[in-house]
Amino acid sequence: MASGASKEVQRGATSYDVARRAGVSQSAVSRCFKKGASVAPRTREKILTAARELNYYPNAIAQGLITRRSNLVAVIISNLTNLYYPEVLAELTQRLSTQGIRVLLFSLAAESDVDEVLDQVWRYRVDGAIVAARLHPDQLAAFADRGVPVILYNRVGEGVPVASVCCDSVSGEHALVDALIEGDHQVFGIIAGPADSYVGEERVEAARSRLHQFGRVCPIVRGDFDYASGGAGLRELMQLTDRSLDALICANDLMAIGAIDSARANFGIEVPEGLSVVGFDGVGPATWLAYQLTTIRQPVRRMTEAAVSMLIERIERPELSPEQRLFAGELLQGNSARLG
Amino acid sequence: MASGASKEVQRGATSYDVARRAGVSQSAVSRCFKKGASVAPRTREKILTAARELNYYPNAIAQGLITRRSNLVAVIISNLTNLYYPEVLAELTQRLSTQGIRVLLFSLAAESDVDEVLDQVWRYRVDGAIVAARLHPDQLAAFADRGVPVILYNRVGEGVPVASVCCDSVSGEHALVDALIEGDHQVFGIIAGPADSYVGEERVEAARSRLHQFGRVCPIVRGDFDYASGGAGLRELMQLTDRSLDALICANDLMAIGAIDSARANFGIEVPEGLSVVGFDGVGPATWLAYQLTTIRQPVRRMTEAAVSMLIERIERPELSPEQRLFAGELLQGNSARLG
DNA sequence: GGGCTACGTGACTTCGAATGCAAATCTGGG
DNA sequence: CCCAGATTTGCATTCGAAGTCACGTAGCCC
Repeated sequence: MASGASKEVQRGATSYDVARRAGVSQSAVSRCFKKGASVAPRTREKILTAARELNYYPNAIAQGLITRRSNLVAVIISNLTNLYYPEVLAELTQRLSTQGIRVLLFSLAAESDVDEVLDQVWRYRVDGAIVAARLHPDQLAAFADRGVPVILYNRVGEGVPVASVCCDSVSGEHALVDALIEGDHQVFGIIAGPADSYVGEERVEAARSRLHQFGRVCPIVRGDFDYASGGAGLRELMQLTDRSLDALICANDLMAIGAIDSARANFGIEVPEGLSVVGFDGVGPATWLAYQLTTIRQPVRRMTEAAVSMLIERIERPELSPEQRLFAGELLQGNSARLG
Repeated sequence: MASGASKEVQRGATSYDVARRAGVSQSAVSRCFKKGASVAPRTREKILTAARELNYYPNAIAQGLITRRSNLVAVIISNLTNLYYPEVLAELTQRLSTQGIRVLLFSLAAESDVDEVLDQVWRYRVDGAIVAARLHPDQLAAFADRGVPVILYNRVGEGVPVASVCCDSVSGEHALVDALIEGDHQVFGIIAGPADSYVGEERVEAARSRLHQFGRVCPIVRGDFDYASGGAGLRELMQLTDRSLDALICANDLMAIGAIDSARANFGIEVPEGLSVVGFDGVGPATWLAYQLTTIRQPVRRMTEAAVSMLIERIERPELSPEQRLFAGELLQGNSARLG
């Protein structure tokens, strides 16, 4: 049994306990744990010793109540199983943690859960939020009304101006389309994301319009950002193009991978010899030997860093304008698309 | 400008604000938001109306302070980028959320960060913790000392008895080895995980001893649970076995996938014709057409459900014994191993 | 109508730390 | 040795909701 001074340890020592043991007032203890406070070295020593002996840790809940700063940030992510978001989430928590901020995680099973999640967000008086989920303008407005700064991740406020961090879909898709055009491809096809995905629509529109500039029109089918959608989309496009498809643009890597696998296994088509496939995101599997995807890698580190610093700025100065930061992705020249 | 009654909305209305507006006492408001409290229907109506008008949400921080229940659970995960954990994390947050509990997420960049993380865990007075990271016995003891229930995920307390939820490595590896033996394989090899991984060591030991029962001994090389380790491990084993390796057991799916890709791309070996490969976990990519891995799928839903319910039980009755629950994985008969 | 129960309600205290302000202590100079 | 000025320190209050207790009121029965 490692439990020592039972009661106090069990319930968690308070600043009063420490104060009593060190023979000082509670205020002194409080000051001792605050950065720029004035405490005599001798006193500080006594207090820190007592605190250590009692295993004292300031109660963040009580601190939050009195200071009106919870040091909590809500991170709201709709589809954690997306392959792309775990990396983002890990980066975010670690970066926030070095800034003394904790993450209250909310993962949405369905769109409809948003309101329940927001209910909890308000209750916990979070200092800010980072959102990678679709929010209704009213919901965004609620953040503004309450003075809770928000940073949108890879999406922008629809109608409402909200600070955001995004990877540039337009330049990314342009680079991909240009590479495919250079590679002298003839029949293009696009697998889009779900209609309610902001980046999905943006990427597809960027690709479509760029192709249009080159005088190409091409069929677009809808997928769901998942592996199966890649194969299904490919099948559809093969029908629509009489099997003449030779360049496939997917709204994300996972569908691109699904399409490649399906091309090989179900259609007996070699990639990139018989079909070029490009994706978007730069997830881990994109670089696997089986795929070596040509894609746009999102600069996750720079993006998360920006999200965190923008959020912290706005927590400190809520009047800051809703800046939108756009990051260029990096063209990953893989081996899933023929070159020019 | 959607912001209405500025000040109160901006700072967040309190129960006093609601009380004043409804013409009742603060106690009444408090009761009104508590489940089994006695409030006259007429009063309740008045209060709820006032609350709605003021956009009142009870301050969870203040509630936490007075009730000594934060309704927060710490989830500590070491390597979120593991492919396997995001699914676990999503399940956990959603399940906890339906129980009225919020997740305080901690993601470790390095082992050494554990103490800093625990510091924060103590400060926030979490009601419990779910841990998928390596903790020192002392650190586990700290939880016990503070009366904070912990559930370990896919690991057990080293020396200390701690409640845990695990996927049975032994039966899983036995099933895999048995399948390989049936398939009449001759030269086995194992790619282990990092030495500090509990499940890694357990799986490898289970496989090794089962092979031993069949009179087989085989080389074991160490990997890092990542994609690159699969290829590297395969290369090593090929040398060690004079290229006669025909059955490869990997401590997780990701290494198995890496090994398959490497076998095909670097050694020109077909899988499963020239080499059988098995993994463990049942992550998403395991079922991709390129791999169709023969592996053990962990019953994530049942495991997370158990973790959550065990944790909640222990939050309510801390005296409960440190039960260890073991779940059998399901053999996923893929196409990466020759059958008998 | 008196007395009883039962429910509803409000005053007050509590949780644990932060902080404005006043008191106490220390410092050094004269 | 005393006093001005600078540090330290403690007292008292505050944050927002929960819960105890005691009082008020309505309903009911005899």
